[in-house]
Amino acid sequence: MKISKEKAGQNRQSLVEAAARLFKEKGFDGVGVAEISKEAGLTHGALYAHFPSKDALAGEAMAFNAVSAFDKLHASQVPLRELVDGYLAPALRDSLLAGCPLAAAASDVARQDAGVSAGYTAGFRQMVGYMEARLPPGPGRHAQAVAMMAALVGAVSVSRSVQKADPALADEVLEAVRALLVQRLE
Amino acid sequence: MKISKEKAGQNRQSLVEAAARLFKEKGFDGVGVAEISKEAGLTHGALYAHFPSKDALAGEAMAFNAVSAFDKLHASQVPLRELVDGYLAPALRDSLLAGCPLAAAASDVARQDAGVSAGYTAGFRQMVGYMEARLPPGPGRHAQAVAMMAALVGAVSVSRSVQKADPALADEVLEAVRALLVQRLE
DNA sequence: TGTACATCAGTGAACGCGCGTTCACTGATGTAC
DNA sequence: TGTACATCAGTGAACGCGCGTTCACTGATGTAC
Repeated sequence: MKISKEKAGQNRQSLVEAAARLFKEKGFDGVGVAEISKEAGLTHGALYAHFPSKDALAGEAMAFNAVSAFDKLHASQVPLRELVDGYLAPALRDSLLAGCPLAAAASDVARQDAGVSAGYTAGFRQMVGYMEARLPPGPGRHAQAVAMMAALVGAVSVSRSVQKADPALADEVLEAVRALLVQRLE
Repeated sequence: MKISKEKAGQNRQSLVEAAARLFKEKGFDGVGVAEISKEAGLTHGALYAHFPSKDALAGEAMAFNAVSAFDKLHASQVPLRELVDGYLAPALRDSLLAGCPLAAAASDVARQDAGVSAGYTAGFRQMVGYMEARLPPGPGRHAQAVAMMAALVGAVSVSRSVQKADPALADEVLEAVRALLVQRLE
C-alpha cells in the first residue's frame, strides 16, 4: 500500500532516529537493518526505499546524533566550566545512549564510510565552536577549544574502556581530565 | 595428527598474535574466527582447542596488544616530551596497525567482555606509570599522567574520526592536543 | 631400548542463525482528463 | 466533481554468504610397561 508523502517523510525520519539510537548503543556492526527497521515500525524492505545501503543510513544517523546532541546543549546555554563538569559526570559516562555521540562512536568511525566521518566532523566542529565562543579571546583560542574537546572525548572513551575491569580508575580518569581542563578556565 | 607440546604452544601464541593484529586493524566485530585461524596457519577448529570462545581470545589479544606496544616503548626509553610528539605524529594516526592499541580499540572495548577491559586497563596503567615516572615530582603527578594519557588517546581517536571528511582538521586536532600537553612539560 | 596404547592438538564437514540486499507484488495516493 | 490510471512506499519471501560453535575423526606424540 502506498503511503502519503507526509507519512513517508515521517517514516524516513523514524529510520534515521532508530538507527542513530541503536548505533550509539551497540556500534555500527552491532545492529542489523532488521532491528533498525523494526524499531522504526517498518520492514527492512522499506529501509531500502529511502536509503541505498546501511552505510548511507549510518552517515545520516551519525549526523543526526551529532547535531541533535549539540542542539540540546545549545538550548541550555551553560557556561564552559559547567559544560566540562557535566560532560565528565560519571552518569553520562555510564549511559551510551544519553552520553556524547562523539565519544560513543570514537574508534568506530575511522573504519566506516566517509559519510559517517562527515557527520562526526560536523558534530565536532559545532562543539568546538560552542566552546571557543566561551573561552577568553586570544590567538590560541580555537586550538584550545579543539584540544579541550578531544581531551573530553578521550576521557569518556578511556573511562568506559577501563570501567568493567577497574571502576575506581574509570572515575579517576574523568576527574584527572576535569582537573586538567578546568585549570585553564580560571 | 597430534602435535608436540612445544608446537602447540607456538600455535596458541600465533592465534593470539593474529587476533591482536586483526582486531586492531578491523575491530572486534570486523574479523571472524576463520580469518584469525587462517592468518595463524590453522583451521578454526584448532582455535577452540585453545580458547573457549572468540571473546576469550579477544581478551588475550587485547592484553597482548597493550603489553607489547608498551614493551616497544619501554625499550626505547624516550623522554616524555618526545613521547608526546611521537604519539601524536600524523604517521601513527594513519596506521591502525602501528599506532597505539588503546586508541585503536577506544570505543570498542566498552561493548566487549570484562576480559577485554582487563587487557585494556593493564595497558593503560603501564602507560600511565611510564609517564608518571618522567614527570616532575609533586602531589598531582599521577593524576596528571592519567589526564595526559586520556588526552592522547582522545586526540588520535578524534583525528582518525574526522580525517576522511576533513584531513586538515585531523592534523589540527593532533597539534592542538600536543600544544596543550607540551605546555605543561616546560 | 622396544612395544603397545592412551592422549589430545588439529582437521574439516556440518549446525543453526542472522547478515545486507534484491525483487515481485500490493494497494492507497496523487494526478490527468 | 467523478473516474481511470500511473506512481511508488512499503511488504515479505528469497538470495547467497559468513558468522560462532560443535563434533566425529585422525594420527603423531608422549607414556607405561
